[in-house]
Amino acid sequence: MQAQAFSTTTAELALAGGLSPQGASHLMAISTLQHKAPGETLFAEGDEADSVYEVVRGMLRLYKLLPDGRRQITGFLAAGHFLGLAPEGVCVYTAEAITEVTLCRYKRKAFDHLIDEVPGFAKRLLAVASHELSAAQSQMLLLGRKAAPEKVASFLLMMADQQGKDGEAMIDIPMTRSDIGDYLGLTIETVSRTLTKLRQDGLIALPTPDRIKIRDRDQLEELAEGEAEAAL
Amino acid sequence: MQAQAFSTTTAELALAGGLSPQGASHLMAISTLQHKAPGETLFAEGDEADSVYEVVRGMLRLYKLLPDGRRQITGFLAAGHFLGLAPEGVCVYTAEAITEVTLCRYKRKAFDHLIDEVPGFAKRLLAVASHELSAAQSQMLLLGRKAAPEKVASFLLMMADQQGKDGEAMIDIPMTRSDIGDYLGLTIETVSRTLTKLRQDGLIALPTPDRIKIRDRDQLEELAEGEAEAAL
DNA sequence: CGCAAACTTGATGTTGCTCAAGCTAGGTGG
DNA sequence: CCACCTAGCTTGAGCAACATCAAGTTTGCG
Repeated sequence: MQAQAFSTTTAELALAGGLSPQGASHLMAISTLQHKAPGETLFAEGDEADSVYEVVRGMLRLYKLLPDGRRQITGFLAAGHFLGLAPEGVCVYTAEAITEVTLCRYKRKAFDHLIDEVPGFAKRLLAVASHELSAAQSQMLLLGRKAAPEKVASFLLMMADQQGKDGEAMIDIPMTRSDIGDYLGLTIETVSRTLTKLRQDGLIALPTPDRIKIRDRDQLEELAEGEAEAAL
Repeated sequence: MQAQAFSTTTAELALAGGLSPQGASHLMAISTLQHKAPGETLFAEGDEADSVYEVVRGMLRLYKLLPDGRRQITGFLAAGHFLGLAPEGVCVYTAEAITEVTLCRYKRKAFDHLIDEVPGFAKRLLAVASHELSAAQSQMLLLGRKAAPEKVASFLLMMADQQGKDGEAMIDIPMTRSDIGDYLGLTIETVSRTLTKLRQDGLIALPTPDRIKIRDRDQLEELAEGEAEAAL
């Protein structure tokens, strides 16, 4: 059962998908599965970057800190995402488990070798990196120019997308209000108040703090794009 | 926010540097030089991404807009940087010339072909993309968690780095206060007031609006990293 | 010389932060 | 089984940082 679980998981790795059978098997050869409990650190900002990871199950937070403790979460990573492609051999952010997390770990050196050996592999990674860059730019727009309700609405829609929900759907929120605040450049109080307001206005429902139901996706989308007329 | 400029000695183009002579010549074969006057648009958000560019001379601004006109500048690009590696064939930001700009343009299709053909090319692009991603994450920290004086100090140091100035140096500021504000998530008035305050405190001098002299780099660095005790 | 664009400065306003309670739910031990 | 404890969440009151609105100033250019 364990062996079966292993092979199934590995075959589902996004990284392996789209590669030749040989390429995929090379990749598997240098991979090991890892597990982290909530709150555990994968690596910290400034650590030597000796591994590349892919999230198999669960959710991570990536963040940077200022010396006085102010934190900016740069992303929440769900299954299928990579991390550790550090430019200069040094991690530029900290990675921590939010939920129970399963990871596929590749040794950096072997991984680098594969980039040269396996046709199409570098191109694939380039596409992934470009996509992340684009997401980072959208996040800059959010952080620099959106108001609190627009930020929260954007976050909720992002979570819905990530979970493949597209109508009026129930979303799981595995992270705390503190995580959400540090992702959106807000305080926990502002996040909480804004969610309350969205509930009062009928855009969402909040059965529990970690489950949110989207009740009016159209209005939420308008709000997220800054097209809402007033109020809030 | 970008990788520091590559030196563009023999081959003139950063992209060609580090490649085999054959690779470099292939690259040259598909490139054309372009020129833009200040304020001209290279491409706009939503355009089809049919070209990849490298900045040869001058400075560009990249930005995203909200429907109501709010603008977030995601980066200022100086010589040696690329743009146009769009993930889905659609530009995700607008690119405009700030100064007179000279560019090297590569047709997308030919460029993609080279990625497969020239050894080490994809890896090189991957390194560039990783570096930009890292810069984007630093900018998120700035936008989400730094106060106005910290943002402005960070910007000044970034400009100094970009121009290779490392002591107390005179910096050229080719962009307007409006550009700076839209890059830092501030208004022009706040940028102006903050610069005035930095001048009053002796950290900088402002001989003209577009030239700034760094007078106390240490304090500026402390400020940029949020380590300054108080005041401002 | 006059105009326009960019910048600076001042007065006032608002958003979101800080500080301060209370509330809720899940986990633990009696 | 229940009472307690704690971490996380919500709510309220007051405040500060930055935005907005409104003049003025400077500079480059026709």
